[in-house]
Amino acid sequence: MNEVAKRAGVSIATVSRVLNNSESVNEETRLKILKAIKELKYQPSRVAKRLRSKSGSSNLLGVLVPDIRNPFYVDVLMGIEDVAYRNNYAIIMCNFGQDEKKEAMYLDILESEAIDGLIAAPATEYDQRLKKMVKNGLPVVCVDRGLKDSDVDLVWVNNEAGAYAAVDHLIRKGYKRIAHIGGLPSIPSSVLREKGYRSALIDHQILPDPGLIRLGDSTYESGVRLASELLKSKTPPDALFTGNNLITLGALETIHALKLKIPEEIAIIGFDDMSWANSLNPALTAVRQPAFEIGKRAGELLIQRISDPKRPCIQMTMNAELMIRSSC
Amino acid sequence: MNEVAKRAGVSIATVSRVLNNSESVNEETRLKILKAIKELKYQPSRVAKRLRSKSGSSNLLGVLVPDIRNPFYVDVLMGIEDVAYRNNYAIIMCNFGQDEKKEAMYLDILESEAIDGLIAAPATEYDQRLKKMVKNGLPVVCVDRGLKDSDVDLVWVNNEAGAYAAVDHLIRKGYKRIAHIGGLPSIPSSVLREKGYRSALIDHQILPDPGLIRLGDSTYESGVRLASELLKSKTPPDALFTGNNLITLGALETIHALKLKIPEEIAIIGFDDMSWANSLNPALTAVRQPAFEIGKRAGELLIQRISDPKRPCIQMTMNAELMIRSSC
DNA sequence: ATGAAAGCGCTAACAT
DNA sequence: ATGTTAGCGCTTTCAT
Repeated sequence: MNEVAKRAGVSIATVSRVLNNSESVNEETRLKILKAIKELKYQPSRVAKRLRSKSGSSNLLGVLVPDIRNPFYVDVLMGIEDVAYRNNYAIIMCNFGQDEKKEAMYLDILESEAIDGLIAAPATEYDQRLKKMVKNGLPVVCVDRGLKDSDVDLVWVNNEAGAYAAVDHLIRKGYKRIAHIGGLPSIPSSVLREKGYRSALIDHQILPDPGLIRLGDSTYESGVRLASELLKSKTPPDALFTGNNLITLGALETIHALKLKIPEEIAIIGFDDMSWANSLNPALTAVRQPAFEIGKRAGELLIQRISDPKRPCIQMTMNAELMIRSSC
Repeated sequence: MNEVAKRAGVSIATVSRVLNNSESVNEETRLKILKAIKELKYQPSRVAKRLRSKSGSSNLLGVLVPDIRNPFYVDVLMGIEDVAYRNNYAIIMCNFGQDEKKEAMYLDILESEAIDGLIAAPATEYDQRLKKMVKNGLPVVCVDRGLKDSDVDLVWVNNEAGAYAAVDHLIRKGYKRIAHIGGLPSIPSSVLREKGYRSALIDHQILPDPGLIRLGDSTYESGVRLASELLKSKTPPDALFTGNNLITLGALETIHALKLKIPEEIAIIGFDDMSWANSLNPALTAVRQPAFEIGKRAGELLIQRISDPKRPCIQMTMNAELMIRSSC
């Protein structure tokens, strides 16, 4: 920057001004400076800028997700990245593997990096560390999972309605013994989805059978294991409603290993669609969250909030759509 | 930091010293400072540190990947993240979607962020922008794809041998008309995999049939489309060797849409395994790249290189293992 | 319209 | 063993 100033015969202050195309700068000197910048291939240091101007212009965002292996989150990430890139924001990726300790450490790092804002799917609704950061003024928008009693935007889907639609569909198709493999109860969406499952049953005068409900830890392995328990029992279900992407895939592994026919011997609907649902055999019926859109909206909300920190909080609930294909 | 110094009754220099646990600091004052840090919940600014000490200790890494939707890259990313996290490095994620312009802009950002090092799967082997950064002294390790005439470490698999093994297996199983759906010829691994495919055919006295080789753009859609062209032709193949994860999934969609039986009517082996290969029906036979391991090794090499910039370059070629399951 | 200078939070000589 | 101080590259008053 010094060199640019020298070459253009001005002070660094003026260079800074044209860089932030702010205030009044003589068109002539502006051109001179621009030329010098080109010639020297000068690139401003985002680090120095960040250090200087405490907030709102450091062009750095944090993204905190529980499991990047879950295709849902990679699509959300893609949505975020799309708007971040367009707005010249870089992204620090924090994958905490649903480990609260790791999450806390990442939050420390993010704070220490002086990010402008954060998009997070927190481990729980009661995340103290995160709530404190919000209170301290960090712009945060949550995706997929909210943050109780905190001033944050939230973009998610109607989990309960989505689950309800899936189970309702199963019932109307004539399935009687519909099992549910859920995720960690500490994750809000797990609870909501189970609730939708129960409501649908009850609305059809079916008493939820505790033996048909298994809660795991939201992983692929839990899907494999719990589906196996369910399907090998004396009174196995005739349909499965699985609580997320990874669980669905795990359950599918078990179903195929047991050589069960879908949907004749066992129907299955998963929460979370996958872009390659048609590559499964049979094509998977699933509750689709508009993941890319969720990420995109979250990104937009965050950028808004950064420039206007006191705008009231918004909760965007998107529709979870049942994509009926062949697995039920 | 100022406050910590005040509270502990020392100068900020001493605080800095215990923070970097360097040099000789009186144990007594050390304890005092540590106590003050605890009490004030002081967290050092990584930004200021980065600004100050030009290189090697900013604790920031860049990761540049072509397509985060490809499960292979997310596993690589997990491997990188694993070692980065352990070493207190944050990661700036750059997903360039095989778009060279976007890649160049991300490289600009990374440079401007003063990263300590970069792990990249560059768009092409001839990436000028990246080569310049290497020349300028940025520690870089490449994954999956190399960088011609440049001083970088490289971690990848033996693509040609992996492809060869897959096609060889197909031939031994008795398949006669083995088609190949490849990826972008500008990507080195695409070329290498096609080469392996051809070698295997030739070694078995089969003349590669140009009509059975289709090159796309490495996407899911290309898999759908090219598989459709191949399978609907007058003289369709009896086996498919697909060039990457996404292509495989796309081809699978077409196969199922056409209600072709695997492997009786059409066998398929994909390059790139997936953690849920068993969830496909039938379970997919695939050439497995140890993706997590690749990421981990790359991360380790990068950290080494950061602390010792002149250590000679290493090329780590891992084995691509044929995972025989039921699709051929 | 432009320049001078202070300072963001830290590290690394150099002094003591 | 510890303190003083000069920057790192930028933004932003305050002068001019």
